[in-house]
Amino acid sequence: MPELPEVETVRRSLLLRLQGRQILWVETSAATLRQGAGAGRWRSCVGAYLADITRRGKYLVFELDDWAAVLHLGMSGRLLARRSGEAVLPHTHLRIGFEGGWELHFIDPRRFGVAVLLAAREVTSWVPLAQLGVDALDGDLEAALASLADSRAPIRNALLDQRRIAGLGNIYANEALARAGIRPTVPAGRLTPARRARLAEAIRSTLADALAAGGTTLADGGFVDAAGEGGYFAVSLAVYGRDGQPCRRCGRAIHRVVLAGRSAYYCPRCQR
DNA sequence: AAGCCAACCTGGACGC
DNA sequence: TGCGTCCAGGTTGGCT
Repeated sequence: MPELPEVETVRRSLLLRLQGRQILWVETSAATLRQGAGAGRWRSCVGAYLADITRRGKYLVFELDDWAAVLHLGMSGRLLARRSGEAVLPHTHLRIGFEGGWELHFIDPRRFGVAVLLAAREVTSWVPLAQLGVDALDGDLEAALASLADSRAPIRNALLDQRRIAGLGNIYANEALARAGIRPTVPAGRLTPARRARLAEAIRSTLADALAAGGTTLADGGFVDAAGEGGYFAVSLAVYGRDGQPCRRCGRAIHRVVLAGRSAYYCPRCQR
Protein backbone atom coordinates (compact mmCIF):
# COMPACT_ATOMS: atom_id res chain seq x y z
CA MET A 1 0.00 0.00 0.00
CA PRO A 2 2.21 2.76 1.19
CA GLU A 3 4.82 4.09 -1.20
CA LEU A 4 6.74 7.34 -0.97
CA PRO A 5 3.79 9.76 -1.39
CA GLU A 6 1.72 7.90 1.19
CA VAL A 7 4.59 7.70 3.68
CA GLU A 8 5.37 11.39 3.17
CA THR A 9 1.69 12.29 3.61
CA VAL A 10 1.57 10.37 6.88
CA ARG A 11 4.81 12.00 8.01
CA ARG A 12 3.44 15.50 7.51
CA SER A 13 0.11 14.79 9.16
CA LEU A 14 1.84 13.19 12.15
CA LEU A 15 4.24 16.12 12.59
CA LEU A 16 1.32 18.53 12.65
CA ARG A 17 -0.10 16.81 15.72
CA LEU A 18 2.85 15.32 17.57
CA GLN A 19 5.96 17.42 16.95
CA GLY A 20 7.60 18.71 20.13
CA ARG A 21 5.47 16.57 22.43
CA GLN A 22 6.86 14.41 25.22
CA ILE A 23 6.29 10.66 25.34
CA LEU A 24 4.46 9.59 28.50
CA TRP A 25 4.10 5.84 27.92
CA VAL A 26 4.57 3.08 25.32
CA GLU A 27 2.65 -0.18 24.85
CA THR A 28 3.54 -2.98 22.44
CA SER A 29 1.39 -5.97 21.57
CA ALA A 30 2.40 -9.59 21.70
CA ALA A 31 2.02 -10.18 17.96
CA THR A 32 5.34 -9.52 16.32
CA LEU A 33 5.91 -7.49 13.21
CA ARG A 34 8.40 -8.44 10.49
CA GLN A 35 10.95 -6.71 12.70
CA GLY A 36 10.17 -5.38 16.11
CA ALA A 37 11.98 -4.73 19.34
CA GLY A 38 10.81 -6.21 22.61
CA ALA A 39 8.63 -4.21 24.98
CA GLY A 40 11.60 -3.66 27.28
CA ARG A 41 13.54 -1.54 24.86
CA TRP A 42 10.59 0.57 23.81
CA ARG A 43 10.14 1.69 27.40
CA SER A 44 13.48 3.47 27.27
CA CYS A 45 12.10 6.27 25.08
CA VAL A 46 9.51 7.28 27.68
CA GLY A 47 10.22 10.85 28.70
CA ALA A 48 11.82 11.75 25.36
CA TYR A 49 10.51 14.56 23.16
CA LEU A 50 9.61 14.07 19.50
CA ALA A 51 11.92 16.60 17.84
CA ASP A 52 11.23 15.63 14.22
CA ILE A 53 10.10 12.88 11.88
CA THR A 54 12.25 12.29 8.81
CA ARG A 55 11.74 9.96 5.85
CA ARG A 56 14.20 7.75 3.97
CA GLY A 57 12.50 6.02 1.04
CA LYS A 58 9.49 4.33 2.63
CA TYR A 59 10.94 4.41 6.16
CA LEU A 60 10.03 6.96 8.82
CA VAL A 61 12.52 7.93 11.51
CA PHE A 62 11.09 9.46 14.70
CA GLU A 63 13.80 11.49 16.43
CA LEU A 64 13.38 11.02 20.18
CA ASP A 65 16.33 12.70 21.95
CA ASP A 66 18.95 9.93 22.25
CA TRP A 67 16.61 7.41 20.61
CA ALA A 68 15.10 6.91 17.18
CA ALA A 69 11.98 4.91 16.33
CA VAL A 70 12.23 3.52 12.80
CA LEU A 71 8.93 2.50 11.23
CA HIS A 72 7.99 0.89 7.91
CA LEU A 73 4.36 0.35 6.96
CA GLY A 74 4.86 -2.79 4.87
CA MET A 75 1.77 -3.60 2.81
CA SER A 76 -1.02 -2.83 5.24
CA GLY A 77 0.43 -0.57 7.91
CA ARG A 78 -1.32 2.55 9.19
CA LEU A 79 -0.11 5.25 11.55
CA LEU A 80 -2.89 7.14 13.25
CA ALA A 81 -2.73 10.07 15.64
CA ARG A 82 -5.62 9.31 17.96
CA ARG A 83 -7.10 10.99 21.03
CA SER A 84 -6.76 9.23 24.36
CA GLY A 85 -9.89 7.29 25.20
CA GLU A 86 -10.59 6.32 21.60
CA ALA A 87 -10.97 2.60 21.01
CA VAL A 88 -7.90 0.55 20.13
CA LEU A 89 -8.49 -0.88 16.65
CA PRO A 90 -7.77 -4.53 15.80
CA HIS A 91 -4.17 -5.30 14.76
CA THR A 92 -2.71 -2.41 16.74
CA HIS A 93 0.88 -3.43 17.49
CA LEU A 94 2.33 -0.30 19.02
CA ARG A 95 0.85 2.63 20.93
CA ILE A 96 2.84 5.64 22.09
CA GLY A 97 1.17 8.05 24.48
CA PHE A 98 2.11 11.74 24.13
CA GLU A 99 1.35 14.73 26.31
CA GLY A 100 -1.76 16.66 25.32
CA GLY A 101 -3.96 13.57 25.05
CA TRP A 102 -2.45 12.32 21.79
CA GLU A 103 -1.58 8.72 21.00
CA LEU A 104 0.32 7.33 18.03
CA HIS A 105 -1.14 3.96 16.94
CA PHE A 106 0.68 1.58 14.57
CA ILE A 107 -1.88 -0.77 13.01
CA ASP A 108 -0.84 -3.52 10.60
CA PRO A 109 -3.09 -6.53 9.82
CA ARG A 110 -0.62 -8.33 7.56
CA ARG A 111 2.33 -7.64 9.86
CA PHE A 112 4.84 -6.99 7.06
CA GLY A 113 5.70 -3.73 8.80
CA VAL A 114 8.72 -2.80 10.87
CA ALA A 115 8.94 -0.97 14.19
CA VAL A 116 12.27 -0.81 15.99
CA LEU A 117 13.71 1.51 18.59
CA LEU A 118 17.38 2.30 17.97
CA ALA A 119 19.91 4.42 19.78
CA ALA A 120 20.11 7.66 17.77
CA ARG A 121 23.70 7.04 16.71
CA GLU A 122 22.79 3.57 15.35
CA VAL A 123 20.34 4.91 12.78
CA THR A 124 22.60 5.64 9.82
CA SER A 125 24.36 2.28 10.06
CA TRP A 126 21.16 0.26 10.59
CA VAL A 127 21.33 -2.09 7.62
CA PRO A 128 17.94 -1.57 5.95
CA LEU A 129 18.49 2.21 5.95
CA ALA A 130 22.17 2.03 5.06
CA GLN A 131 21.35 0.00 1.93
CA LEU A 132 18.83 2.47 0.52
CA GLY A 133 19.64 4.21 -2.75
CA VAL A 134 18.87 7.83 -3.61
CA ASP A 135 15.52 9.15 -2.51
CA ALA A 136 12.99 9.14 -5.34
CA LEU A 137 11.72 12.60 -4.40
CA ASP A 138 14.96 14.58 -4.29
CA GLY A 139 17.81 12.26 -5.26
CA ASP A 140 19.91 12.24 -8.43
CA LEU A 141 17.64 9.97 -10.45
CA GLU A 142 19.58 10.44 -13.69
CA ALA A 143 22.70 9.02 -12.05
CA ALA A 144 20.77 6.17 -10.43
CA LEU A 145 19.19 5.21 -13.77
CA ALA A 146 22.54 5.51 -15.54
CA SER A 147 23.98 3.02 -13.03
CA LEU A 148 21.59 0.42 -14.48
CA ALA A 149 23.49 0.42 -17.78
CA ASP A 150 24.56 -3.22 -17.33
CA SER A 151 21.20 -4.46 -16.06
CA ARG A 152 19.08 -6.76 -18.18
CA ALA A 153 16.20 -6.74 -15.68
CA PRO A 154 12.90 -5.26 -16.90
CA ILE A 155 12.88 -1.56 -16.03
CA ARG A 156 9.76 -1.98 -13.86
CA ASN A 157 11.66 -4.46 -11.67
CA ALA A 158 14.72 -2.24 -11.51
CA LEU A 159 12.59 0.68 -10.33
CA LEU A 160 11.37 -1.44 -7.39
CA ASP A 161 14.94 -2.10 -6.20
CA GLN A 162 15.22 0.15 -3.14
CA ARG A 163 19.03 -0.07 -3.22
CA ARG A 164 19.03 1.99 -6.43
CA ILE A 165 16.09 4.35 -5.95
CA ALA A 166 14.27 4.42 -2.61
CA GLY A 167 10.56 5.12 -2.42
CA LEU A 168 8.94 3.69 -5.53
CA GLY A 169 6.51 0.79 -5.21
CA ASN A 170 4.46 -1.04 -7.79
CA ILE A 171 1.88 1.69 -8.32
CA TYR A 172 4.28 4.58 -8.95
CA ALA A 173 6.84 2.49 -10.85
CA ASN A 174 4.08 1.63 -13.33
CA GLU A 175 2.67 5.15 -13.39
CA ALA A 176 6.05 6.78 -13.97
CA LEU A 177 6.76 4.41 -16.86
CA ALA A 178 3.39 5.29 -18.37
CA ARG A 179 4.18 9.00 -18.21
CA ALA A 180 7.58 8.40 -19.76
CA GLY A 181 6.12 6.28 -22.57
CA ILE A 182 8.33 3.33 -21.63
CA ARG A 183 7.11 -0.26 -21.54
CA PRO A 184 7.68 -1.99 -18.17
CA THR A 185 9.35 -4.95 -19.89
CA VAL A 186 12.18 -2.96 -21.52
CA PRO A 187 15.58 -4.08 -20.17
CA ALA A 188 16.84 -1.36 -17.83
CA GLY A 189 20.25 -1.21 -19.52
CA ARG A 190 18.73 -0.63 -22.96
CA LEU A 191 17.29 2.80 -22.21
CA THR A 192 18.94 5.63 -24.11
CA PRO A 193 20.13 8.67 -22.13
CA ALA A 194 17.21 10.64 -23.54
CA ARG A 195 14.72 8.05 -22.34
CA ARG A 196 16.40 7.86 -18.93
CA ALA A 197 16.06 11.64 -18.62
CA ARG A 198 12.39 11.42 -19.54
CA LEU A 199 11.88 8.66 -16.96
CA ALA A 200 13.62 10.63 -14.22
CA GLU A 201 11.36 13.58 -14.93
CA ALA A 202 8.30 11.30 -15.01
CA ILE A 203 9.19 9.84 -11.61
CA ARG A 204 9.52 13.32 -10.12
CA SER A 205 6.27 14.64 -11.60
CA THR A 206 4.29 11.50 -10.74
CA LEU A 207 5.40 11.59 -7.10
CA ALA A 208 4.80 15.34 -6.87
CA ASP A 209 1.26 15.00 -8.23
CA ALA A 210 0.50 12.04 -5.95
CA LEU A 211 1.82 13.96 -2.96
CA ALA A 212 -0.33 16.96 -3.85
CA ALA A 213 -3.33 14.63 -3.93
CA GLY A 214 -2.50 13.20 -0.52
CA GLY A 215 -1.49 9.81 -1.91
CA THR A 216 -3.36 6.90 -3.49
CA THR A 217 -6.24 5.31 -1.62
CA LEU A 218 -7.52 2.31 -3.59
CA ALA A 219 -11.09 1.05 -3.45
CA ASP A 220 -10.38 -1.04 -0.36
CA GLY A 221 -9.53 2.14 1.58
CA GLY A 222 -6.17 0.80 2.65
CA PHE A 223 -4.16 3.99 2.92
CA VAL A 224 -5.11 6.80 5.27
CA ASP A 225 -3.10 9.62 6.83
CA ALA A 226 -2.64 10.25 10.55
CA ALA A 227 -6.15 11.69 10.79
CA GLY A 228 -7.72 8.73 8.95
CA GLU A 229 -8.21 10.63 5.68
CA GLY A 230 -7.60 8.94 2.31
CA GLY A 231 -5.80 10.49 -0.67
CA TYR A 232 -7.38 11.01 -4.08
CA PHE A 233 -4.64 10.18 -6.58
CA ALA A 234 -6.42 6.92 -7.48
CA VAL A 235 -8.67 8.82 -9.92
CA SER A 236 -5.55 10.00 -11.76
CA LEU A 237 -3.95 6.59 -12.26
CA ALA A 238 -3.08 6.09 -15.93
CA VAL A 239 -2.44 2.34 -15.94
CA TYR A 240 -2.18 0.76 -12.47
CA GLY A 241 -5.02 -1.70 -11.92
CA ARG A 242 -6.68 -0.63 -15.18
CA ASP A 243 -6.10 -3.69 -17.39
CA GLY A 244 -8.80 -4.00 -20.03
CA GLN A 245 -9.85 -0.37 -19.57
CA PRO A 246 -9.14 2.24 -22.26
CA CYS A 247 -5.94 4.27 -22.20
CA ARG A 248 -6.86 7.81 -21.24
CA ARG A 249 -4.74 9.15 -24.12
CA CYS A 250 -5.31 6.82 -27.09
CA GLY A 251 -8.20 4.59 -26.06
CA ARG A 252 -6.43 1.25 -26.50
CA ALA A 253 -7.01 -1.35 -23.80
CA ILE A 254 -4.43 -1.35 -21.00
CA HIS A 255 -2.43 -4.60 -20.84
CA ARG A 256 -1.34 -6.50 -17.74
CA VAL A 257 1.75 -8.72 -17.60
CA VAL A 258 3.39 -10.42 -14.63
CA LEU A 259 7.06 -9.54 -14.02
CA ALA A 260 8.94 -11.12 -11.12
CA GLY A 261 5.63 -12.30 -9.75
CA ARG A 262 4.00 -8.86 -9.67
CA SER A 263 1.55 -7.20 -12.05
CA ALA A 264 2.81 -4.60 -14.50
CA TYR A 265 0.43 -2.44 -16.54
CA TYR A 266 0.97 -0.49 -19.76
CA CYS A 267 -0.67 0.93 -22.85
CA PRO A 268 0.56 -1.07 -25.85
CA ARG A 269 0.41 1.99 -28.12
CA CYS A 270 1.71 4.79 -25.90
CA GLN A 271 4.46 2.78 -24.26
CA ARG A 272 7.33 1.26 -26.21
C1' DA B 1 26.13 -12.74 -9.42
C1' DA B 2 22.07 -10.75 -11.11
C1' DG B 3 17.53 -11.80 -11.07
C1' DC B 4 13.68 -14.72 -10.31
C1' DC B 5 10.51 -16.98 -6.72
C1' DA B 6 8.26 -18.29 -2.66
C1' DA B 7 7.42 -16.95 1.82
C1' DC B 8 5.86 -13.94 5.37
C1' DC B 9 0.16 -12.77 7.00
C1' DT B 10 -4.61 -11.10 6.80
C1' DG B 11 -8.72 -9.54 4.61
C1' DG B 12 -11.55 -8.56 0.81
C1' DA B 13 -13.57 -9.74 -3.66
C1' DC B 14 -15.24 -13.11 -6.42
C1' DG B 15 -17.42 -17.57 -8.12
C1' DC B 16 -20.09 -21.60 -7.25
C1' DT C 1 -25.04 -18.21 3.79
C1' DG C 2 -20.80 -20.38 3.20
C1' DC C 3 -16.74 -22.10 1.49
C1' DG C 4 -12.99 -22.17 -1.49
C1' DT C 5 -9.71 -19.56 -4.53
C1' DC C 6 -7.22 -15.67 -5.89
C1' DC C 7 -5.22 -11.25 -5.20
C1' DA C 8 -2.89 -7.09 -2.89
C1' DG C 9 0.33 -0.67 -1.99
C1' DG C 10 6.70 -4.65 0.44
C1' DT C 11 10.88 -7.02 1.63
C1' DT C 12 13.96 -10.88 2.08
C1' DG C 13 16.41 -15.26 1.98
C1' DG C 14 17.40 -18.87 -0.97
C1' DC C 15 17.84 -20.69 -5.17
C1' DT C 16 19.57 -20.76 -10.19
